[in-house]
Amino acid sequence: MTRILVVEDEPDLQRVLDYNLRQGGHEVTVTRLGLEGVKLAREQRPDLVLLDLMLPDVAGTEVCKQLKEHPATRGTPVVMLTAKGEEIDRVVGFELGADDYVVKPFSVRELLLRIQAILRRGRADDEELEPMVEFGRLKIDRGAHRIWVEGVEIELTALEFKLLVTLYDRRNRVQTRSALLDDVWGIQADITTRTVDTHVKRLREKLEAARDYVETVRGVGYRFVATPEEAAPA
Amino acid sequence: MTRILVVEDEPDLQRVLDYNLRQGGHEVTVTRLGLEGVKLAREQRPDLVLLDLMLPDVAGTEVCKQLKEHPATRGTPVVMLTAKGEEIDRVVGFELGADDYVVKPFSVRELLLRIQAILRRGRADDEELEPMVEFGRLKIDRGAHRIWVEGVEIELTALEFKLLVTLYDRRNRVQTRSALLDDVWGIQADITTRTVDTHVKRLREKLEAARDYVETVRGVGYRFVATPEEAAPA
DNA sequence: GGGGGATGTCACACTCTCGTCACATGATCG
DNA sequence: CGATCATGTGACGAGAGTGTGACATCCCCC
Repeated sequence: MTRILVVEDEPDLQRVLDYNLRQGGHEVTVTRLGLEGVKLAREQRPDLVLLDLMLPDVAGTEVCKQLKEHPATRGTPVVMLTAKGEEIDRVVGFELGADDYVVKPFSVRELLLRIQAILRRGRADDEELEPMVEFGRLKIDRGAHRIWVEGVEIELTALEFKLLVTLYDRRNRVQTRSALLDDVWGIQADITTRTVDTHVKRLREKLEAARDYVETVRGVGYRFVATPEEAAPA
Repeated sequence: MTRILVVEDEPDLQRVLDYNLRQGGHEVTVTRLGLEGVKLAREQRPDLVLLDLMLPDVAGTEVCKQLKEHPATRGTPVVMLTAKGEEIDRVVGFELGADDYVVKPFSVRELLLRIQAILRRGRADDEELEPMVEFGRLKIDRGAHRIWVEGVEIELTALEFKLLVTLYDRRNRVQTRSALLDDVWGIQADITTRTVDTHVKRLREKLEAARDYVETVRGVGYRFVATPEEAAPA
């Protein structure tokens, strides 16, 4: 049984999330106020916090910061709900340390799936599986937003990190540029698909020795591949 | 070209949706009755169903449930249209399995964005159903866009891959050149049917040991056969 | 207010793909 | 056995798809 705290002021969304998370076997607490959220989080120690960026009383960023500052709630994963154009970079970046974010408008079903994924990771944490993913010469710490290539830490921007993780999560499957735009930039980003190319290029530059993990599939999109040089058939 | 089934009884909304979806390049079928919608969905296999929660004959939730129960329509994404205060909670998420919902009154632009996003993702889900196909000496990974012949990976262009998969999906049935043009190249084929020959040739070249899977049926077209060696002459 | 990093966009070069043609080969039928 | 049509093959040029560097803009931090 996992406990989830939802900090969200839209009644419709409140109901949908509440109902479905309960249906999924979680214990749910809902509040519409940020400060109340911080207080509840400290008292109840939920396993995950769903946090709207835009709240009636205080900014979601502030809530997130307070959660990450207080020892009781520091380890709790936070998923932010953001509108387009809001300060996504700060949210996911090192400053606030949210574990994931979803850009509004989003598919509710997708959000629920994502929450489950994060909770799975969390549980794995308790055992001995990895919140830290190691993959050949690449190591990813999703929580801390850090990566290493052959043991050397590489600094990525928030976008680059999100792009890498998105590719990694669907590894061995081609991702079209539009699919990447949806997942990384959000569904209502009116952005050229060429932008993806540019960021892939920047990502590869920084990955250096691990650049071959990101493969181009001409005419289709990009693919994160398990074994760059040696195409190992199962 | 994607097909969208609209189940909606308000004439005004019908018109707006029909117009805008067509404008967005979709093929649209409209019905005002839920049961009719279920029937149409099974017959036409649309790529997405837009479903009003409040219908004259049966509840939208019931329609949704039936769609998700029947194997022919289980994989089809459903977007629910609801009024504020209607039982949104049960609709989305995992109980009824609708992929997303929109609350009336909604912005058409937002609805279109959601539909596009779901369609992009929906295709990916289809691939997930059977990601890896093994067939004699041939192995196809649709999700990754990769194939192996006797364990060795073969690089195909996007077109060649699509041609192979199309032939495979209709295996043991002859495909005329124009049928292949429609399925692989798209409806707007101002292309010589001879082009098919050339690409079949290129495909065979790359398939090497597996080249005999693609059979020529003289005077008709091509066929992907199960058992290359025993091509029984009539 | 200035500096610097992050991000989106554009233009250009280059590679590869793909459609088409011309010709070779092979099959079918009288 | 030859005529004729269907298919296989190779070559070529146009065009699309992609990588790359440069630039403008925005925002944060000092």
